[in-house]
Formats: sequence, C-alpha cells, structure tokens
Amino acid sequence: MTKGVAKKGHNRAGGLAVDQLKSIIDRVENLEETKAGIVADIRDVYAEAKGNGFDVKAVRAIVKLRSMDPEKAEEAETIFDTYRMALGMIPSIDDTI
Amino acid sequence: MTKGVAKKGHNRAGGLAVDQLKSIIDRVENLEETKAGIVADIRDVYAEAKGNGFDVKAVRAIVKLRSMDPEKAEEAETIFDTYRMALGMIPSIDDTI
Amino acid sequence: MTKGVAKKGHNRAGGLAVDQLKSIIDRVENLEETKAGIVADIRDVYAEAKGNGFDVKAVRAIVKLRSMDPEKAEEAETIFDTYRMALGMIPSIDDTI
Amino acid sequence: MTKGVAKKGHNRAGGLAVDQLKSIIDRVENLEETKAGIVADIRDVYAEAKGNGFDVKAVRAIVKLRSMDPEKAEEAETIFDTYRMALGMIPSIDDTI
DNA sequence: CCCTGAGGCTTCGTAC
DNA sequence: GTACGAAGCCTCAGGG
Repeated sequence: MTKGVAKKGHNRAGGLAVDQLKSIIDRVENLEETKAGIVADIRDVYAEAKGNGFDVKAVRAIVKLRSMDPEKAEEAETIFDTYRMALGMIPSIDDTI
Repeated sequence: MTKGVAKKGHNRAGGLAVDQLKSIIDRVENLEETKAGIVADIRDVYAEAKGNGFDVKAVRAIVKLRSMDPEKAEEAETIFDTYRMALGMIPSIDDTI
Repeated sequence: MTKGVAKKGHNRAGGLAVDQLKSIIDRVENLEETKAGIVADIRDVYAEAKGNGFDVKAVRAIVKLRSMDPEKAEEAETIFDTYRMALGMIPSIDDTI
Repeated sequence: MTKGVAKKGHNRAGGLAVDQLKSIIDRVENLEETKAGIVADIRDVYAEAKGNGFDVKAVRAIVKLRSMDPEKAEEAETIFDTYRMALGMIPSIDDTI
C-alpha cells in the first residue's frame, strides 16, 4: 500500500489519516445501513408469510435446517436422542404418525 | 394435472400453498446470502483499515459510538475529536496537533 | 372483605389505603425477588450441567419437550413435516440413524 | 449388574451420566414449578388489590417504577408520592390531602 | 475459548 | 377471546 498512513509510532500528516478514516467510517456505515435494510426485508418476508397463513416459526426452522451443516444437524439430533433414551422418553415409532 | 388435488393454477397440496412457501424460503435465503456478503464487505473494510495502520478496535468503537449518537455530526472535526477521544490510538496523529 | 378501601369515587381515610398499598407493593416485590432467585437457580443448574459436559441446548430442549402439551407438540411437528415435504425435504428413514 | 456396561456405582450408558442428567432435569423442573407458583402468587396479590378497589394497572406501574429506581426509598412518603404521581388513580385518597 | 451484543422466542398484560 | 405489544431470557454469530 503506497499510503501506509498512521502507523503507530511514526510521524505523519494527520490530515491524510483523517481523510482515510472518514472514508473507512463512511463505507462501514453505508454497509451497515444496507445490512439493516436487508434484515428489515427478511422481517417483511416473514410478516408477509404470516399474513398468508404460514406458521412463521416453522418456516424459520426450515430455513435454519437448510442452512445447517447436515453433519452438525445429525450430531445434535444424536445427542438429543441419547438424552431422551437416557430418560426413558423413547423416540418411538409414533414420531412419524 | 397429474395430481388430482385442488390445483387451480397453483401448486397446492393438502391446502398448502407450496409455491408460495418455496417463494418465501427462496427470498429469505437470498436475502441472508446478500447479508452475509455485506458482513464480509465490512470485514474487508476493517482489514484494509488495519493494513493501513489503523487500530481496528478503536475504529469499531467510533462506529459504534456514532451509531448510538442520534445526530451523527458528519463534520471531520467531530470525527477527529471522537477519534482522539475514543482511545489513545494512532499517536502519530496526536504528534501533529 | 371488611376493609373495602380506596374505591373510586368514595371518600375514605387515605392512611388505610396507603398501608394496604404498602403491603401490596411489599408482597409483590418480595415475590418478584424470590422469582428472580429461582431464575438464577435454574441458570446455575444449567451452568453446572454444562460444567459436567452436558449439551445444555439439548437439555433445555428435553425440558421444553417434557413440559409441552403432547397434542401441541404433535401439531407443531406436523406443520414442520408438512412444510418439509412441500419443499422436497423428505423426513426420511435417515432420521433415526 | 445386569447391564455390563461401565457402571461403577452410578447409572451410566454409552458414556452418559444418566443419573446426573435425571437430577438436572428434576431440579430444573422443580424450580420451574416453584417459579410458576410464585407467578401465580403475584397474580393473586394483584387480584386481591383489585378486590380492595385499587387500580391494578397503576399499582403495576408503581412496582415497575420502583424496580427501575436503584434506591427504592422505603418510606411511606415516597411510596405515597409515587402513588400520586403515577396516575390520577384512586381519587378518594386525594380527597384526604 | 470467552465475552459481548444483536436477534428471536416466550410470556404476560392490555385493548378491542 | 383474540390479537397486539412489551419485557425478559436464551441463542448464536462475531471479535478479542
């Protein structure tokens, strides 16, 4: 980087560093704003889903499931089942009824 | 219509608007992907800042402070003051005061 | 109740109402304090569980499952499965592996 | 020992401390039960307050205010003032001022 | 690996 | 009683 500015312990023209800092902050803030918009959009989609009679919680669960590493999911399931079995809560055939 | 069940132009099964559900999931997943991209971009900006000698932790602190402050005071002076306030970072700038 | 105090629109000796109010507030605040203690205790149990190597999330899931109305649980499961099937995410035999 | 698997005085299965797990669940469930009782008690107090002519919503407001105030100022005067402040409730008391 | 902070879930109280 | 809103707790992603 040709503009190696503001390194600790080196004297520099502060103005340049400040401009650069302004740029950094600007870009981050813009990105965060955009991000907030996306989050709002997601919310809206779920709200619309709810309005159309969908069970939002279930839809969220689906999205989460799909985004999950299948291996991790399997592992979590295994632990859960192990605990259930340990407690005599048989993960029985009824599950698929 | 191969499936003789309540399908009037839209893909329905057991009273469920399948296409609508798929659309919801699609949109959410696309939005989340976009969001992940934004988050990566923010990371990149900070990485670049670090490459230019900025104290990333301090810059994050500034961004956070500014995000809390209702009126963000866009002027460089304010940023500069905040910058100096936030920590004792980047002593090279202080040197030029 | 013999002490029917402080009824709107009736003149009364305010002192009695105040004493009664003090009592009410005291009791509520004591109960809330106790409640906070219980909540803390629950947290502690989970923390201890974690310390002993248990998967806290799974344990919480078990507790929740056991506290749930089986009927409601079944219903939630059904919705979830319906959505999965609609999306081609077969709740297959693999589930029990 | 009927189960020949790693059972040295405690009930273990597949490396899982079954007894410990049961203990955890038990304790949590007991605590939650107790907690539910407390919540019911609080309800009862408010119900009684209502029966005695108090404006329950206002009393709740007082309790909330006091819970936010770090130093709760136990004196009757403070309570009384807060009470008067909180709303224009229970005009009968104002009558005696 | 821990801590912090943002977001989602749940419960309780309120209004209609 | 149903639906909305607020509050507290849990969760999980992210940084140090």
